Amino acid sequence: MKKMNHTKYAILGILTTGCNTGYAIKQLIDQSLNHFWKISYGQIYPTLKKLVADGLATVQVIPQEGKPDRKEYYLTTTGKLELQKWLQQPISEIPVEKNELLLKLFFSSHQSNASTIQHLEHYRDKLSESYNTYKEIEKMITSYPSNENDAQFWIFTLDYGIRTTLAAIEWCDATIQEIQNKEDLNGQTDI
Amino acid sequence: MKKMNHTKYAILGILTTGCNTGYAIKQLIDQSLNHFWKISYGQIYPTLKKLVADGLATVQVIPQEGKPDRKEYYLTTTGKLELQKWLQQPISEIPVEKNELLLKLFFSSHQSNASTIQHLEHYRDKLSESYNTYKEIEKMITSYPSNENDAQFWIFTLDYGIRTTLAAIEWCDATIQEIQNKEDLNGQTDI
DNA sequence: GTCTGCATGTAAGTCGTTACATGATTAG
DNA sequence: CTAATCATGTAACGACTTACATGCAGAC
Repeated sequence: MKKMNHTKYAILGILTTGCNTGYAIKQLIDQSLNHFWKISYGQIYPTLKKLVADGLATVQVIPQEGKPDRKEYYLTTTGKLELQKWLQQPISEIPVEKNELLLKLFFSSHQSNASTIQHLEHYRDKLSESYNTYKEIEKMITSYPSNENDAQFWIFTLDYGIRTTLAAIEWCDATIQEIQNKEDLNGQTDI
Repeated sequence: MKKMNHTKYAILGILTTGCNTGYAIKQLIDQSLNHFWKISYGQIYPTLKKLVADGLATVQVIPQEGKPDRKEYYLTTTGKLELQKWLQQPISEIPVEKNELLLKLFFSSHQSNASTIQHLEHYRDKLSESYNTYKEIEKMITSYPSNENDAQFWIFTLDYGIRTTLAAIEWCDATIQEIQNKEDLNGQTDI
């Protein structure tokens, strides 16, 4: 079984949204796809080059003063078809994120409860931050509907982040509680 | 900023649970850490070798008939300290999982609603499967408490999976509903 | 004056998977 | 007779990040 490389399609898709340069693609990903997709310039520029080589996109070099030439990329008909073909293919697997907090929690019998709780609290704070960011982005998209067709789907993906993040925050609180309850119980029996 | 490699610590931690061979480590990960950590033999065996080279573990070769020599690994005192040191280090980042479904959803204006809904339903089914698996593992751990100290923390990590998966399932249902509502509305105005 | 934004790109290195090789035993 | 389980390991490849190189414009 061979593994599909979705990065190519991520870029193919973004080229339909009005982001036409490598720099703009990076920006859009960092702003709007941030919670489920990341990418670095080290991938973007070579991939764009390859899209052109494969006939999925064309380049238009726009000379600029004081800056490197701006290269605008546009999908060809083949490129659009390739994107649609990929969109229709079924999703292979639910992703497994490597989660450092859960890994540490898994081995937390080798650590003090105080330390474990600290990790959980720290994690909850980070999740809250993410939650707030999602809410702000959501507000931005709803108030400035640049492209109505896309906007709705963008909100959907954000909503995924919001719901799962909320669930994770609740889990943090519940877990902290349980560890503290156990601690109190041990304290009583020790006396 | 350098990136930490947590795989080493995952193995270090598992060696404290009574899994002493590369094979057993792989099994434990596939069964119990499956929803937040994956690892292949191509990583396990070289890492075990390196642990010994670095003085964090020792090997004991047990000859077997008809099978390759069984190599049992045990943590040294240095190894245990290394694990504890890592446990106390704060978590760097909340992980970002690349999510193929969300990526496709993000670009779903280039696809029929029927196709999008199919993806969502498929995803929901996969999530339900995961949910059931988590519940079964939870039952197993609670009914056969092999190691009470560890068991509690293992349940916590499972609970994380259960809660976030449930939230994701609810999101699937809600999103499918919204797409269908929109579709119905368009249908009416078209007539 | 220094930092951020714009804008491109490459090379080296890390991390991780997949495919292969070996081979006996046991269950279906 | 075939598949799974036990059990080890490596080589090649792929995906991705980080660090580097370049350089102007405008804000503070």
